[in-house]
Amino acid sequence: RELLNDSLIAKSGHDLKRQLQIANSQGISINGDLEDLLIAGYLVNAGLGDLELEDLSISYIQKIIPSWRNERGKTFSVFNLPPGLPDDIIAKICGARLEAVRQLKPKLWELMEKTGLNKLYHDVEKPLIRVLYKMERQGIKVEPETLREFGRSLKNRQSQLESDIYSLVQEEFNISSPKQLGVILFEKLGLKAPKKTKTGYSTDAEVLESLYDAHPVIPKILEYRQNVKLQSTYIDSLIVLIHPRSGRVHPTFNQAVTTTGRLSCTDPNLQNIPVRSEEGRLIRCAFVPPDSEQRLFSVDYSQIELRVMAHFSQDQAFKEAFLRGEDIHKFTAAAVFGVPVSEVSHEMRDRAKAVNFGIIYGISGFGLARNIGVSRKEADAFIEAYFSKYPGVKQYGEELIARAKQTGEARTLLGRIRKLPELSSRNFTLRSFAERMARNTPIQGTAADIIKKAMVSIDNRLCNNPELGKLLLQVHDELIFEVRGSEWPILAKIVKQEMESAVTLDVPLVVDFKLGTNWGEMTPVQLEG
DNA sequence: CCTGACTCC
DNA sequence: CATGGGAGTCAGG
Repeated sequence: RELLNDSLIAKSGHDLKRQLQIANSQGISINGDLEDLLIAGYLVNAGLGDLELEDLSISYIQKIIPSWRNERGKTFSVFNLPPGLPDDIIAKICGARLEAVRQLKPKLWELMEKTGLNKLYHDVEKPLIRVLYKMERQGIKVEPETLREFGRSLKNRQSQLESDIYSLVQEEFNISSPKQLGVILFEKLGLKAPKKTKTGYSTDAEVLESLYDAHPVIPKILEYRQNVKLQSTYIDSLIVLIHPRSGRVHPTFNQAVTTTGRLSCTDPNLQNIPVRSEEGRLIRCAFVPPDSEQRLFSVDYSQIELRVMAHFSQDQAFKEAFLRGEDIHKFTAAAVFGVPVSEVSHEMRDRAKAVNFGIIYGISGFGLARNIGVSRKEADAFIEAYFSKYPGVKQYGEELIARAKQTGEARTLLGRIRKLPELSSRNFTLRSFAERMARNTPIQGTAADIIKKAMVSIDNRLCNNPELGKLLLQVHDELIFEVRGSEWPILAKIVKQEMESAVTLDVPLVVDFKLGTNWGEMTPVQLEG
């Protein structure tokens, strides 16, 4: 315990955030530098897939760590070994793991050094481990009764929809089975199947929306599906995850999953709680601050990915739009459609927005056409007009791919690496995927770098003064805090300062604030002056 | 255990 | 020739 507490002694291990949680549950705090092989392995090769100690050991020191397996050959996690396992076996497994840590550490640190990842590790990922640990331990309060009540109304609607659907198709079947639904729609009712999957007819939302008016059962099926999803994922499962003592859900933020450097979130995934649909948004209303004095406070980066693209591409027009504080989608629409900004219609803006996002993802005319519901030819024309207005963006995309082909990897602003060996594949599809990743990863990944760096700085500002507010969640371009309602402007100033100056780009970084008594009803707020 | 469906940025 | 990036969870099969 003394050693673990000693802040002058660095701690090496694998998945140290987990170790912090386990130690904390035993009333032990672990201080000192964290040298985490999981994070190092992730930075060295994020695309590797499994980064368990066993996997790193095979890849980097060519050693197999002994493990205990069940009858079917499945390995037990060391954190969940079967009860009654003899001590000498446990000792053998743990000893081998410790030895693997000892040998892996210099290997991985050397690889980080060689590939220029040291700074990213030390300045961002390492301090972020403790930030995420605190967020997980803090959790966010959820009102189970709000969820249950919404669940009851969903259940009623559900039975209504079921009987409507059965009577419309004159048959009872499992609406949740895409296989059975396909047979009903495309054989019994004789609707024309617009596309197929590997295993049969596709019945996804895109297909059903294209058939919206073709039969009165279609809208009911769409609503049924939305209902089932809300009920199973966002009501039933969420209630189970409320901790009985804290009244909160305590998600796990995974720092070593995504290929681009983003975080991911599980148990529950609070990065995909519904927000777009009115019904779905009701789920958010169950997420609340701990008492009536406090509020939830959200701060999100405005258009961070497009700003990153403006910076990297150095496109004059694109940069100017942000420097002048324009609405970027409106500005793009005006440029592409050749009208003044004041005459841009909603539809023009929506289409320009789709092109802006499409560009980030490595768009094709085909994909854009499908997305905004125009012909392939029209979509091609949009893209051409876009590139003629933003020639720097076009050139940047081409340069990115050329550069990535030379090095076999894509890099972000802070030097995060994604290996892309498929860039030299002779298979067109594989190569095209890699090319889109080469375009997208520097943008998505740089945005991830920026918010991670901001989280670390914010934590530094708040840690000596926890009454200012508590960071609860990160949703890719957004941070959510608990704050004493009357004091949100103090928190806002700190968070704004740290988020907007996390890095310096050639265009400004801008954040927006929202405040509310629950996560579903947040109102935009601004600092005075 | 995989697939296809839905949810998010 | 196939066709926008990154995730997680669920039910069905």
